[in-house]
Amino acid sequence: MTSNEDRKRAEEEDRRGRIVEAADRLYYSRGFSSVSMDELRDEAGVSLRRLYKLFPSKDDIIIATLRKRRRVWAEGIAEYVDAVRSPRDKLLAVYDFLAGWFCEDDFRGCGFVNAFAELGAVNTDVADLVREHKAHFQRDLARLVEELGAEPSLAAQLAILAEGAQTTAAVTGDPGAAGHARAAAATLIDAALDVDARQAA
Amino acid sequence: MTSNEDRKRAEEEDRRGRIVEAADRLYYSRGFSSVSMDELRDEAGVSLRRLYKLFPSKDDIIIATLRKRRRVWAEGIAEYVDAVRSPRDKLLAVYDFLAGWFCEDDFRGCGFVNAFAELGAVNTDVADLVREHKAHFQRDLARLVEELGAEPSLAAQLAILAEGAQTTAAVTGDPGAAGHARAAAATLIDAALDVDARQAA
DNA sequence: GTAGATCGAGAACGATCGTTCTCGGATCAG
DNA sequence: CTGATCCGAGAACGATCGTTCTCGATCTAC
Repeated sequence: MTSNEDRKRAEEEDRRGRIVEAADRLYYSRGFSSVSMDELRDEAGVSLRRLYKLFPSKDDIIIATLRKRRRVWAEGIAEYVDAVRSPRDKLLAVYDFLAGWFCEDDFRGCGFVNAFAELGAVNTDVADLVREHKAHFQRDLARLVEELGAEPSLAAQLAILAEGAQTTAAVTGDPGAAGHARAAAATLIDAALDVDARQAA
Repeated sequence: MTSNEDRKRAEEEDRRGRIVEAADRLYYSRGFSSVSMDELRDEAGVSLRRLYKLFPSKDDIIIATLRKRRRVWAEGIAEYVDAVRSPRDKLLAVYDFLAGWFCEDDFRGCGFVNAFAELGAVNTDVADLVREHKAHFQRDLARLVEELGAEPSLAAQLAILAEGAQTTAAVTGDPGAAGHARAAAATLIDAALDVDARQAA
């Protein structure tokens, strides 16, 4: 009996996952308000009834897609950052991750920034989630910058580069923005270390 | 008779301007799809009938607001860039302009990026206009970088900084992003000039 | 002054949206 | 097998949207 309930729970979780994936595909590629629930139902291959049983409202699905996207971002970044040793390489790995992402054919900028632009002013939950995500990213950079032994403002500069690369790549369609951001980051890192060394002397 | 027609033409242009200003206020602060034509009518203080006589559709108003915003951006940038002499100062003036903008209480990021995020995938005219605007900005930077005598890739890096500063300031609400971007820009400019000087030697 | 154009206010229209409800069939427990 | 429960397909609902139309008032030209 319990195993039966477990199976149901797993099935439900599986379907939730498929719905969120379908929703993210549609929302990310076309925006939130231009995708109807009917369209999401078709893409996810579930009935409207089940859709609303698993997610009480469209806003809940939107939040779920952003949460999923947050996990995917964290894993993607970690894959690149954990692959190298030095704090400097780890910081630069961020832009290597971006370079790979920008080359995907469905790339359309930062999903969080897009969500913030479209819904941030009218949906507090979305705005908060986006703010949290960006703050988390900046904290990650700040930690690496601290390990590197550079001033904290370097982290803010590197975050701005990553942010600008995403927007630039999205609008111009040129994945090369990642390379430019990486080169700029390397210059800034080295300059920050030079300054620190000079101040120590 | 002709003067009468001129007066009418001027009145019409005046009203078009007020409508675009009202629309830009609403669209920029809350997004495009969440502002109805009824709301715009109230904000602009005109009748729905006149609204549709002056602009055949909501999409036309959206495009008009973006065109207006493009002019305002160009004038704002020029005000800062033209005030200083050297190419280096002119490049840095861009971030001073951003710093002032970020401090306005209604600042909510780059209106073009927001438009691209919300409508770019479903409205070709919007996407094209945003792309054009960003390309124009990058050309302006490239011209200054050339005057400076640095490699062209510096312009791409500076554009990414400006882009990232806007997004970061919008999401975090911290106007300090402009200062960080400016400091990074100064470092990148000086590094580029050092490299060029070293290569020339 | 008056016919005709023009206008504002807002009702009306048709489409679309998010959400709920209906109903006939499948599923499951006992 | 049987009664109850759950489900999918899609109709239905109420709200909202972009857009057009109505109608009575106002203005204009002569």
